[in-house]
Amino acid sequence: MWTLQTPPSLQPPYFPLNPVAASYSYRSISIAFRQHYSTISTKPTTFSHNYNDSIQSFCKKGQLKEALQLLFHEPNPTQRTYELLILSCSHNHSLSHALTVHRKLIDDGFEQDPFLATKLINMFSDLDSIDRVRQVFDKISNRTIFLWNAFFRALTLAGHGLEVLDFYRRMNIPSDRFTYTYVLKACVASESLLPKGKEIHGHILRHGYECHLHIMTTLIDVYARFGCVGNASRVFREMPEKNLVSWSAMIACYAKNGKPLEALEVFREMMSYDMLPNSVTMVSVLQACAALAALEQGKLLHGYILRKGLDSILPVLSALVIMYARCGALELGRRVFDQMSKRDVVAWNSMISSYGIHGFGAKAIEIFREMIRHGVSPSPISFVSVLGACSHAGLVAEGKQLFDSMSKEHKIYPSVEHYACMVDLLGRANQLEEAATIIQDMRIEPGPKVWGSLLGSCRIHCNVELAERASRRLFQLEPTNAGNYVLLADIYAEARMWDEVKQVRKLLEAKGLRKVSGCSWIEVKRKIYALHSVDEINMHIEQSHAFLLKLSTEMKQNGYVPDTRIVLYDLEEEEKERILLGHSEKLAVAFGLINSSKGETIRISKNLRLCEDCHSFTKLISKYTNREILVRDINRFHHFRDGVCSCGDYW
DNA sequence: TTAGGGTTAG
Repeated sequence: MWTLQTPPSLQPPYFPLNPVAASYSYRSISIAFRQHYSTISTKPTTFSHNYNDSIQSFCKKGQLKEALQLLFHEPNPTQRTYELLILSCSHNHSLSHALTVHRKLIDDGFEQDPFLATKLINMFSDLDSIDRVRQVFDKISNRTIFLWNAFFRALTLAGHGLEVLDFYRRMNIPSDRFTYTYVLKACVASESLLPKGKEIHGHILRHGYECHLHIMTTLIDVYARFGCVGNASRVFREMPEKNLVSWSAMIACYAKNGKPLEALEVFREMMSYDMLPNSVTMVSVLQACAALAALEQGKLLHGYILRKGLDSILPVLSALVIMYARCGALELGRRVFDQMSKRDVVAWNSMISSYGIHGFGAKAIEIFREMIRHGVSPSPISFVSVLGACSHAGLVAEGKQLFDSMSKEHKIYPSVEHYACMVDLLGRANQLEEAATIIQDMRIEPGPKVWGSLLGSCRIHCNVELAERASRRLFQLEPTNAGNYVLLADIYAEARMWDEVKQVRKLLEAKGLRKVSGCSWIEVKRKIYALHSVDEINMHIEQSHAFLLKLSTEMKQNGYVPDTRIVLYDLEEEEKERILLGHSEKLAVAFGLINSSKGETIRISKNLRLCEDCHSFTKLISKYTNREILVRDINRFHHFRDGVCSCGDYW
């Protein structure tokens, strides 16, 4: 045992915690300690005082400042003491304290300790200080697998996935099962890394980890993020073992990649194995219901959420708000929102965007302002939501004012998404030149979203010249996005420029691209049906098609004039009309009318934007059949009642 | 010592 005497010149509390000021002082203190202890006897005595225990105890109680003060009175801090100090710095989220601990740890000769270096890497990663993570890693000569894994985790979290892959290639010790989860996640850093992800998938199989649940779940997630639903599904199906997390990952994969029906199918399958969903599963399943406008399914899920007590979990509640709003039951979504005991920015954003897609721009702005009054700071997504709401409602002046306030009042600097909203807002309102000027004056590189918004507006207002300008840029930026070519062809077709339409179609074919086919979903008696524009096999479609032909004839007698301008082929009028009648949303309307009782509201969801002909057709149908018809397209809601649409023909 | 799935927009 040591006899410990506090040096007389260093009575606590003394230690400055400012890292810059501290760097000199601590070194002096260290020297003072060494000099002091060189003079005292090493002979054990009966009296002892262990500061290590006290420091550790302070750390465990979260009293970091007190722990640090004692640290400078302890001549031999142990590895455990430093471990707890490092953890405590992470919990306190204090970079200045972290730097103090790091310096003292070096002074005490622990710089080469791989265990503490691993902890330091985790700490600096938690404190978003990636440069210090690199510093710690560089210093260590004996790099353990723990150290490598912590380093990979930190780099991936900081968005430096490419660097992870580079280090992974140069790693001089064997990977373990943890390494693969980090390295796989690193591949998500860039779209171009899919081949790398597949290569690592190969390494995993070669090392016999094909049955490892954590790694396989990460693989499902990584393939999902690349949009490779087939690969994700194969990994999932070929696994001998599944648990709630892997089932949930597969459901989320489908829900996120435009396959909501498949998401519900996997959910049903999961339930058939008596695997009970948790809040994470529920969020994905609610998203799938929202995508399908499957209100009855959604209500069943809400019942389950209440029974299982999942109704205090914020993400679940936000997902419920969105689900109801996207199923056309905005008021039910509002009720969930009103009953929330606390609301984070995501909950507020959910309500803002819900009003937005229903065309209630002023209401969306009101909720946005209420959020600020409640002391919740808007996020970048709040602005995307509220600007989008302005756009749908044609609130140009309000949108401009909000866009202005972003940087001035909220210190949020516009990203491409915000510029895309502004271009959309102005473009829809036929202020195309001003929209083009916004792009010209942008301080950041206008990405495909911005040019896409301009092209979309050119489509609404049939501006060929500007459309050609926007599409030239878009074809460079997104050479494989078929939607852009189709939009330009639409514009040419409307302008009766058939040679140009042919050229664009040839370009599309030469690139081997295919137009995304239209698909509408409708729920009938809690069962969801998908109707595709080109589906000729499905019996439901045939029945609906026959009914549609009959309806169309009757509608023509009541003033319906098919809008054949949007057909991309130079055909006879009759042929064009036939093509128009094959649109998935018309088939879904007919299917809904056949399979529901009088007075029942028809709810349809569509994967693309509603076309002009379907819009005017559905308006007339709602009057002719005296039905309310809700159609949600990729952008917003259309509430058809008595021959009028809630969008006011502005979409 | 370390790891897997979920919220809002476009």
